[in-house]
Amino acid sequence: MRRKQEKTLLTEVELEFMNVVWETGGGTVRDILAQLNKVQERAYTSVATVLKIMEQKGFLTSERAERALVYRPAIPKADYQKTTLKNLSSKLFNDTPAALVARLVDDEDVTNEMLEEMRALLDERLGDHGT
Amino acid sequence: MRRKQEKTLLTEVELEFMNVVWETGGGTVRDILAQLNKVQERAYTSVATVLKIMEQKGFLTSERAERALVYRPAIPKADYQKTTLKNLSSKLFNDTPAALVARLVDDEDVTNEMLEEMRALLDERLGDHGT
DNA sequence: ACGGAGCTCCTAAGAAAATAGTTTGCAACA
DNA sequence: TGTTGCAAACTATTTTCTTAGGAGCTCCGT
Repeated sequence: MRRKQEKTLLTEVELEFMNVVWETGGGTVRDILAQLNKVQERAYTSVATVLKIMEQKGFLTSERAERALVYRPAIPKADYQKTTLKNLSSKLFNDTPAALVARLVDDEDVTNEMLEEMRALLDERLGDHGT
Repeated sequence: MRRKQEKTLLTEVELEFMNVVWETGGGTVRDILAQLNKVQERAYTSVATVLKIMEQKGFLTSERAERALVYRPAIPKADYQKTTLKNLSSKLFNDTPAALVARLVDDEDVTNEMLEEMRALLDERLGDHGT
């Protein structure tokens, strides 16, 4: 039996759904289905089922408008990103976020521009670098 | 039916196993079991089963020593870290690694020391910042 | 009032993941 | 040589994930 997931993390498919909800701000099953089907065909009921589960897990809220449920994100994307990074950091980087950055840095696909951007972020948070 | 996993990513339990193998360099089922059981009891056969699967997926190699199989990592941890970060970046950060760093940076639990360390890594890769 | 359209809810089937029991094989030794 | 002990292989069971069908409710048009 699988260990009881603390339900902090989304599954693969849930994440795909959540990305749509975050981007669009949410909507009815039909709205979300329309977005998702741009990438991959799915039955209406499949989407409805997953959304319901996501609500149970606390990732979405729902509210009835007209006849349909309108789903909205229960947590901001930034929060989830943070949770995920923390999880990854603990599971794969020995709770050392710097090790994570180290890996990013030695990826050839990451351009200098991106690296500059990262450094700017750090500078901003740390205060002036040069002095 | 679940979408065919490209088998590039480890499952939760597999990752836990892999971490032991990376740390210790590998060993027999019994060796690995001993390490794992420090955290959580598991049956010998459970561990043996997962290790075999991991070998099939290409994460481990095995070789017979005496009578037992000795498992060793087939890929370095750094490689897997990179793969994982790339995956995370694409799935949750719009393929923008800087966005990922942005999230790291505004985590209160990350100390200034860690941030300095990250900046040092970037400086090293980018060349001198101040001049 | 009735039928269809559209929606949610319930349920289930099938794959993958996770755990572990059973069987088999072999080697050491009494 | 027969038994024991340990290891891998095979098989089984349970849970979770993913997808989807179908029942049933509600509203609208006729």
